[in-house]
Amino acid sequence: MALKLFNTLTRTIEEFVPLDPAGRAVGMYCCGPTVYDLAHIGNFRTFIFADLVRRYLEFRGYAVRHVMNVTDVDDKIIARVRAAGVSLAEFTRRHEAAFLEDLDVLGCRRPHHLPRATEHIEPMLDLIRRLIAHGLAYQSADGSVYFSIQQYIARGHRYGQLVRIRLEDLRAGERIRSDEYAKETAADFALWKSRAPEDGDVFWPSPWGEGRPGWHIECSAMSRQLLGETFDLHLGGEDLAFPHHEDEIAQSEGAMDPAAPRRFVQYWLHGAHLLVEGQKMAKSLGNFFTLRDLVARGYSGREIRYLLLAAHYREPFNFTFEGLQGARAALARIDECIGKLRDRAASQNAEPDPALIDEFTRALDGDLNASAGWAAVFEWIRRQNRRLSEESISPVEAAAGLAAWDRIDSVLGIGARAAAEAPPEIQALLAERQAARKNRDFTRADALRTALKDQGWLIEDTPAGPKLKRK
RNA sequence: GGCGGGGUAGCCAAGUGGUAAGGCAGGGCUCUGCAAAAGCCUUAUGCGUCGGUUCGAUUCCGACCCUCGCCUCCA
Repeated sequence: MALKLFNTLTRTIEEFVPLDPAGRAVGMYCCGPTVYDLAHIGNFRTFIFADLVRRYLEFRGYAVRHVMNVTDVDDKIIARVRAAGVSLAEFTRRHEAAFLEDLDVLGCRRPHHLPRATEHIEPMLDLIRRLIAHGLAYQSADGSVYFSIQQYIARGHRYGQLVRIRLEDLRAGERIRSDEYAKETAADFALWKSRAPEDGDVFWPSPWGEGRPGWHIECSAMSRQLLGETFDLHLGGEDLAFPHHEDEIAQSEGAMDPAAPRRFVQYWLHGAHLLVEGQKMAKSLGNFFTLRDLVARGYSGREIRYLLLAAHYREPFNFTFEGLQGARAALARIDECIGKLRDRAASQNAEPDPALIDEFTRALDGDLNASAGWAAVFEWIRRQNRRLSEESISPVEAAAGLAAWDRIDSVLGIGARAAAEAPPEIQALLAERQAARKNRDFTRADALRTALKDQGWLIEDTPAGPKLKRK
């Protein structure tokens, strides 16, 4: 069995083979946030997808080096900084911190490296120098430096590897921006933007005058620095495939030694977008949600994570509040079963039961089919429940099941909530109710049940006696 | 206009040239003093429409309808 992934570069599902001759180390880059505002749940679908890829590779035994850039300089940021009257660093650090907190809430493992664009100006300048030396970039009259797609193609490179496009088909000129006047060809893109008055104090010196980097260059420069000239995996949302990722390829492959060309990235993975109630998320439609909006409505990070992980990453997914409710119920079912297994296993330890792990692995090996993975989980839950209710499961078997679940959950990352321990006064009320029931004083027993409920504790009368559960 | 995804039960969502995973909701049952909770069982002759290929298609091909996205900052 081997992991297979859909590679946007070839539009086929390919077996994943890392560049590392030892077959162990994996370099993975995911385009991160532009830190000008809170990220929304659509953004987080992509980052949870990246987390799934990383966790699954680790589950499969690979040593992953996970890099996610933080774009902390761009047009929107500069506009916000000016409006807020704070420094660029102050503004972007605040939003970066909020983003990382949100990642934590969603149970995402933090990337090993979170390089900031503003701290990698020098590697970017270096890359631009190389491109100019290779004749692939030019400085325009206004001082900005552009990448020349014509020259790139003339030197035998292919532009349009990720998206089948013909340059003539691009709707050039539909929206002409002031800083694009100086380009030779509409599809050329900025590597270095010359300083403009509205940039305020956001600029850096360069061999081509003061200015700031273009957007695409940061990913090429930082991935090169942290992962090398060529690496295994590059992920992002599907909207980034063109032009952003295409331009990254152009810059990175164009900067390589022409005598020793290599493929910049081996596997490109793109996550599909999130719809909300069947529509694109837009502030004007009132269906625009940040993670914090959902948390404020009482939903937990793991519920949101579960929901966003429920569908296959390459399919558009429809986010609904009904779906979130469903996530809550589904997770409760998992928690319930895991809790019972824990009770049964007591302090036993055992090797993981391979049945669940095998089924789950088969599912995820197929281009990360998380839906099929969940199906394996729930079928296993049903089997466990059946045996628990028959009381035909031994402590060792329960422990083996738990060990298997822990392995699976290292990928899913939802944990399993431990049942809360009730305080003594609550336990006392429960004992009182039991006494009343024994005396067949059901009026009193029911009153105590209601009292407990009002204090947030539900009673579950099981054949083994009553249990308390936090509401 | 160019390019690329989707349309599967009340809702969400996998999947396959051989007769439809899973979750939620619904229904039945077990347990219970009654409930609740929990658990078990159950729920699409059908996979946008119309043609075609085939012994057989939801799965392949063609046309059409609807829908989403990219081509411009965008997860």
